[in-house]
Amino acid sequence: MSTAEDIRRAAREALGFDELRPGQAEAAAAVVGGSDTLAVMPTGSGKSAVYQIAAVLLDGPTIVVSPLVALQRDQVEAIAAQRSGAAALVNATISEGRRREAFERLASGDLEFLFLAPEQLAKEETVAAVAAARPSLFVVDEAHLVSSWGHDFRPDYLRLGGVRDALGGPTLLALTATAAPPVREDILVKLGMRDAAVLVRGFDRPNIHLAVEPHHDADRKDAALRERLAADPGPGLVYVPTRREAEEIGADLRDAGLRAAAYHAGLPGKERRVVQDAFLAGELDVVAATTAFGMGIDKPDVRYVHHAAPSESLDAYYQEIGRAGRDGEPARAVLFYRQEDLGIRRFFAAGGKVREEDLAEVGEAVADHDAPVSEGEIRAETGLSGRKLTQAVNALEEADAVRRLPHDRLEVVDAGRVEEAVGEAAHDGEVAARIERSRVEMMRQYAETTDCRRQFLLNYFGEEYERRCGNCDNCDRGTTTIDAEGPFALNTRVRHALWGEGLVLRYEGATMTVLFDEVGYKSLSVEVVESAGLLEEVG
DNA sequence: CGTCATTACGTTAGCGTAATGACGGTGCGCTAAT
Repeated sequence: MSTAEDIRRAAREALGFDELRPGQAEAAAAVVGGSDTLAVMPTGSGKSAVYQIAAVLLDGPTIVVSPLVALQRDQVEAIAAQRSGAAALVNATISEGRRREAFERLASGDLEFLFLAPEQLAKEETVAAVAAARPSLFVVDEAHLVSSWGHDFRPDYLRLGGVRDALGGPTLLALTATAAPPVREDILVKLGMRDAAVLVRGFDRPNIHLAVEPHHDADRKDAALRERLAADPGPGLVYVPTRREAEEIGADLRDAGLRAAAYHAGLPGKERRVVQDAFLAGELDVVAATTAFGMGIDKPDVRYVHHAAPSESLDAYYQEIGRAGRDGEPARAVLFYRQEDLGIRRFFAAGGKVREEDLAEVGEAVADHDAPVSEGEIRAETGLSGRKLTQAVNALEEADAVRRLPHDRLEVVDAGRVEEAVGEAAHDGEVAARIERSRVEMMRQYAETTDCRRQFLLNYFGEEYERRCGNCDNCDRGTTTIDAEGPFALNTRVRHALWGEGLVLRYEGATMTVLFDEVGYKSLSVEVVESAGLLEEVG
């Protein structure tokens, strides 16, 4: 019997789906065929169906790594409503007894799905308990977080590739709703995915009207934003860069008579739940939120997602505005833009950067010990702050200079090449910081382009889209151009003498955008590229 | 990198401007007190 037929039947019988959406069947088929798979599909397109179908067709349980405990609960409940198998979750709030019970059920084959946060899999005994059940499928949900959170915020994301090996090498399925080419590459590398099938489906959200409102004066921008929010019938979201601004806008809109609330990670857990539930229930017109709000929010009738300031990248921006108009009805996304607001993004983009002397100091301090040494001791010896030390250790670990052992102990991988590895770690950090900065730069270009914004976004994600969308402010104004062409086809790999290899993403007027592996996004003059032969195609 | 609050200064009494420094986002798991 063919896999395609198996997949259709599994979808019908286990999930009750008559039809699969684009990409679901292909991704499931790749996984069932034993191929590591990266599936990039918009939220609401049924990403979880991919692993549920595959789980039915594969012997052995499915382990799902999911970033938020609240999200795990929703996922387990959703599965309970279907017939694809029993599901459980293990996290810090689960008692020892129930935890043991979950692993016993997993080992006995009674459990098809186990949901965990990456931190759980940092513990050896947990990995051993999971490995004993011989899982057939290892799923990393919200996989772009490997790239954006792994460096210093939640470093356990970076160890998931090793965890997969420790679990006996089950097939790895990475899922995300947004990922520009460098993020995809980062996911594949960091998770150690080999010969992976990469499926990208359905990025365009044609019903969302895209617009940017440029401002010079901060007070005027604030006033314009508030006017807009007061006049725009919701429900809607407005993303703000700081907790303080979330509170201020929330309060101002309440004063203006709206049902408005603020949401950020500094609020008590109970209040966060109340706001989220009220928004989902349609009891709020607008929520003013930091990036803390949104993951797992699947409300179909959000009519707008506005931004008080640019996001850290177009990946983040697109993810956020993608929460509008899931029902397919018209929705709006307005970015209230001041150049100065990019400052905080540049600050955060440079945030993970570690100084080379700190790397060297930590590397040498660990190497000076003959036996594994605790992080606390290294902290005392180097005098570095906890955060700086963690960042340095993570960077050294990524460069394979230092190894983390159980019980929070460190040792050098190869005492003879500590210096070399420190150099590598510093170089890796510089490359990462350069690319981060260039991602902020792309956010700026999106905000300042006079060309079709949808084309800009889709090109950024590596999709060819050579027409005017007719549903953005620039198309409305008629400033968009069409048929921008240049010497290389889109998505051609090219080489630059100084910047190395890269990918041709876009032509706009007289300039072209190339994404270089080591220096990030760069804009070049098409004329100069052509006359000076700056780029050559890579065979 | 930009904003905001605080402090310092200079000129001449209550106040304006300039310099300085702190701060800014995302969550897991764990522990202790209730």
